[in-house]
Amino acid sequence: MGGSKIRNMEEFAGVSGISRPTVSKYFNDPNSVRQSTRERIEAAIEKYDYRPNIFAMNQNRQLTKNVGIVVPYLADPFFAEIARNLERRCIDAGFSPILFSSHGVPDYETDILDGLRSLKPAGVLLAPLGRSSNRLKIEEFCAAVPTVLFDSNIQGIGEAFVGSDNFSFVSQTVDYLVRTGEPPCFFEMRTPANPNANKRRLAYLEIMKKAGAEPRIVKVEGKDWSFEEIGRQGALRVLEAEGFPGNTVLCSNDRLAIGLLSACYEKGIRIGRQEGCDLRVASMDDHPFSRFTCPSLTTAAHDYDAVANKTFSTLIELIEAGGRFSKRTETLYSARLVLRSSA
Amino acid sequence: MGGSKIRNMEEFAGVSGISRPTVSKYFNDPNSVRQSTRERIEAAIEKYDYRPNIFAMNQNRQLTKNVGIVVPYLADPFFAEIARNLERRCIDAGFSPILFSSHGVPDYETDILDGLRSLKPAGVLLAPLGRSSNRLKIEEFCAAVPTVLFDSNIQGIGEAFVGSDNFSFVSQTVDYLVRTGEPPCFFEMRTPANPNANKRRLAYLEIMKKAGAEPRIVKVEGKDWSFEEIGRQGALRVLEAEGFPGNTVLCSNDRLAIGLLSACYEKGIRIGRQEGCDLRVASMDDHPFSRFTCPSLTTAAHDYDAVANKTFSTLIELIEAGGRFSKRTETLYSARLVLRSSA
DNA sequence: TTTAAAACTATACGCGCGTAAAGTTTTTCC
DNA sequence: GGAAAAACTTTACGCGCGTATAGTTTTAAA
Repeated sequence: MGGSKIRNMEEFAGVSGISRPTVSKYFNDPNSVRQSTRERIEAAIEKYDYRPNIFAMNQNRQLTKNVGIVVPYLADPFFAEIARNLERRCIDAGFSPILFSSHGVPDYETDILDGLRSLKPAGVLLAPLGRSSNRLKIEEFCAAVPTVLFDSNIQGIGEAFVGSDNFSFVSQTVDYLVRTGEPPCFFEMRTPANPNANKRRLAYLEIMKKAGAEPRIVKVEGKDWSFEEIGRQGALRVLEAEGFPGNTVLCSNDRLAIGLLSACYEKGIRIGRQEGCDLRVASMDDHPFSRFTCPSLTTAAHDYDAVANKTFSTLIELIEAGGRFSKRTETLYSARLVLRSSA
Repeated sequence: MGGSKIRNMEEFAGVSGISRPTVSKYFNDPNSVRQSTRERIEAAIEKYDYRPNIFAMNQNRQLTKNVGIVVPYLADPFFAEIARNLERRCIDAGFSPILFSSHGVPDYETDILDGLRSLKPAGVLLAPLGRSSNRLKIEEFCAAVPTVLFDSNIQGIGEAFVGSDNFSFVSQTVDYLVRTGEPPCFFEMRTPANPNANKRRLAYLEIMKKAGAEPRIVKVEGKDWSFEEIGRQGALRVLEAEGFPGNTVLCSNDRLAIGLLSACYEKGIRIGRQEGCDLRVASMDDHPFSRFTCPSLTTAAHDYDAVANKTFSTLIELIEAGGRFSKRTETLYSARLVLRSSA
């Protein structure tokens, strides 16, 4: 409030009574100066509202305090939530998060990575598009910038991966469905964009085999990120033709399920586990909207917090280790079954 | 591909056969140099994969090519979509968009604006939180940085506002409902975070008065951004008590409506305009998920494209005008009625 | 062809800060 | 109290680029 117009660190050092190199040291790490000096500097910051010039700061640092956060599709509330978690953790740890969305387009993804390099980030948290990603470009990027992959794994790329254990998602839902009724068929896209979808299909096949039940996969067309619409159109087509095999459906993810539920409602198919229902529907992800579907969706929940925490702490370790791990690590979190009304 | 390790603009100027000041000029505006020089420079860029250091560039420019995009709540797909539109337009126009979400927290909003100032952005596109925003801080910010407000208007702040004409949203939905059935009651939060909600209530009162019908407002509790949950809990309470007045409900926004529909489903209330239904429900916003509710939601749609286009073009004009307009302008777009099954 | 305007080159300085080196003061610890 | 260690000050240079100036070349117009 009081004073004003501090033009640079030189002037600020003057009014705060501390030498410029020490002030500089403070801004790079407040803990690196004596407590008493820190207090004097912080008092002066308060008084003169001074902030160092970001551009000048970052120009001469080989590594900035920037952290890139890249998600495949921000209009999906699932990723918006994860991004929010990660953002906050970055800020609390003194980093500057910069958020990007690939919007489902591989070219955007590589453009983002290109742009990110010139920001000299201390590290990057990347949830790649998956199948459609330009593997080479991402590999190149990860070789140049300390990167932790999350949500979507790409074998061998990045210093570490943090995500969910797809097998547990499928096993928990299938087990529950079998225990309380019939084994489910599996509802998914023919060419899923996300590698998790493939893992889930394989898990389904394996688990059904173990249970001695015959796996039945219902594939629907569509290959962009409008999953609800794809699920809806696909389900309508199925319902207008032969219908679902059996009375139980496990969807590959909640967004497809939302579309499926919408189609079923339109066609008068009653969903649920109670008496008088035609179909049980379960799914995976615990999408923020899945508790508001009609009926509310039985699903397998990600451990949001654990994934966000681990992703971030792994990046911090990576940065402190100088940007390289001796061995690439993969951390997977199990699903938590969420029982609602749809199955 | 070919060459390599160009360290700075000096070296790049050397290999491209153009003087450094001209190269610098090119990077600040490719059209400011002769066509032939431009081609030579661009050939060299291609060949040596050179990019100027962002930090050094921005340090000495009084104005950068950065554009801040600030939305109140990114986990709301509505804002995610708008942000996506705006982002793309920025990139296509040669700007660097930087996306921020206030996550519904006023303190985050002011923090974001604080941080944004040090990025020396050419301009900012700001959708404020609304009622809960720190008016003073935003005013201060807008006085310092060329800012166009969108979605949520704050009287007198920012150089321009672009948004939707709330009156038309209400009038179109109410007119339709009255024309095809009964006048609706109005379902909203008691203390809505967003100023649009207030405008919609006022519009409802006025339009009902004109129609000679008695306005009936149903208010529900809750004050954060978890609108679906608020709508759901509120509707459950209403249904467990006296029920809705009349057989028609107009929700203040789609997210509340999603919660309401979920509550109705649970309580066995049949929604729709057909024979045998108990309640008609309409809403406003055309939220990306509103076509997948059960039943699909009759709503009033924003003109996404028009709002994004106008918001962005206004900012461009503002920047070209030197950051100030002689008069603050407000542009409002009318709603487009979207008839679905819920009413 | 002449001529002025436009675009370029060469040179130079400054931006705000990181950071190194050498010397000085303060703190810590026995 | 005296030592070393820690933290500080002073001085100085460099980062990569914006940008101003003056002089030269190219282009477009007459």
